[in-house]
Formats: sequence, C-alpha cells, structure tokens
Amino acid sequence: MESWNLISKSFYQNEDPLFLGEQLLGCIIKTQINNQITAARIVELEIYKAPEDKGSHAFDNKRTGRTETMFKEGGIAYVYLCYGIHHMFNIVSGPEEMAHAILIRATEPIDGQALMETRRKIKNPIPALTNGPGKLSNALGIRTSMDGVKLYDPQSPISIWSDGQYNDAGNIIKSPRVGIAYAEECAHWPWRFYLENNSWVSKPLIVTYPSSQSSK
DNA sequence: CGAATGATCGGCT
DNA sequence: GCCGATCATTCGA
Repeated sequence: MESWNLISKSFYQNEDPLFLGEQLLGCIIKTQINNQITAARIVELEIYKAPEDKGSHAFDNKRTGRTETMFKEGGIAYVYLCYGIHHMFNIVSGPEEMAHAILIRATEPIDGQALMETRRKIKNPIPALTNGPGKLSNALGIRTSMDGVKLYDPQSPISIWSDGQYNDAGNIIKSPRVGIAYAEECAHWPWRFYLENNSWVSKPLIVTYPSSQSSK
C-alpha cells in the first residue's frame, strides 16, 4: 500500500515461466474480500511449464474444463481444488494458448494477520499459518470461485504487487518440486524456488522419487 | 519425533 | 470409481 506497485498485465506475458518465477518471488499477494484486506509476500513457488511438463495438469496441451484457465492470457488466477479440501492458487503466465502456471507454495504474512489466523483457526502466530499451498489460500481467503480473476486489476479480489524488496535473485534456492513423484523425468527438475533462510518456506517434504536421483 | 490415516470433492478413465 | 501440485490429527516407538 505505502509504496507498492501493481504488477502490470504485460509482465505476465513473458514466455519464460522460469524467469517469471524468479521475478515473482518476494512480490506481494493482496486479497480484498467483503472489504477485508490481507496481504502476504511470496517466499516459495513452483513452475508448471506446459506442454512438456508431466507434472502439469496441462501436460501435452491437454484441454479440459479445469485446465482451460491455464490456456488463457497471462495475468489471471488458476485456482483448483486438491484432495477435495485445498484451494490451490496459481498464476497463469505467457501468451494465450501457452498453458504455463506458477503455483504459490508459501507466503509470509504482511497485513491482516489476525484475520488470517481467524480463517485458519490458529491461535498463535506460527509459520503454519501460511507455509503451504492449501494453508495460504485458506489464510488469504482464496477459493476456486476466484478462478480466472485478473491479478493486474487493483479491484480484483486477488492482486499482485511489488514493494521493491527481495529483487536480488541471488538468494533464491532451486530444488525439485513437491508431490509429483509420478511425473517421471520431470519429477526432479529444479522448478521449486524459495527464498534462502526464510522461516515461512514450507516444510521440505521428503518425496520418494523413482529410484534414480541420487548419484547418476 | 515419524508413520499412518481420514477428510472430502471435482475431474477424469 | 479412483485419485490427487494437501493438511491436521492420531498412534506408536
């Protein structure tokens, strides 16, 4: 709010989602729902690069009712339900017909922390508030009904801003993504980005990959 | 601690 | 019918 700059629509049209992922780390997600405002800084995300990425819902440019959102112009939200409970928030990027998406995995609260704690039914200010994709959506009030909203419109329920912090890409750690062991050779691509030494990053879950990762 | 499990539902075979 | 880009809770060592 103080000196935040709204991320422009053109920014999201970049054809390299890996580059965009680096730029989006440190940016701020703001939600305004029924005049209630919360904001949180992106500290961890994952790139899903269609069509070659077997971890993506849009692998091989597969179009379904659900994935259709990802084929639209960059700069909108892709929100889907996972395990029947969790609302997963992604940023669609690239031009129309390029189904790239960037999953936000963890955030650091900036504004409206008390409201986030109420939504999450959490008593104490602990990292569990927003250190996972399902957790942060719950805390920020993001739901599947917001699928397709414009992130570059300040009136949207979800918008993304920059305040100039964390612009230095030097402190970004890159590692394999979480929860996609089924994605064969794509499973170990280092497309999970997070800020080094940030205490709000999600727990580095131990994922069992098809036995071929350690020393080959 | 870690491992196992239940929750809960839309999308897809 | 089955299963997932997950999480909170329980159970056992």
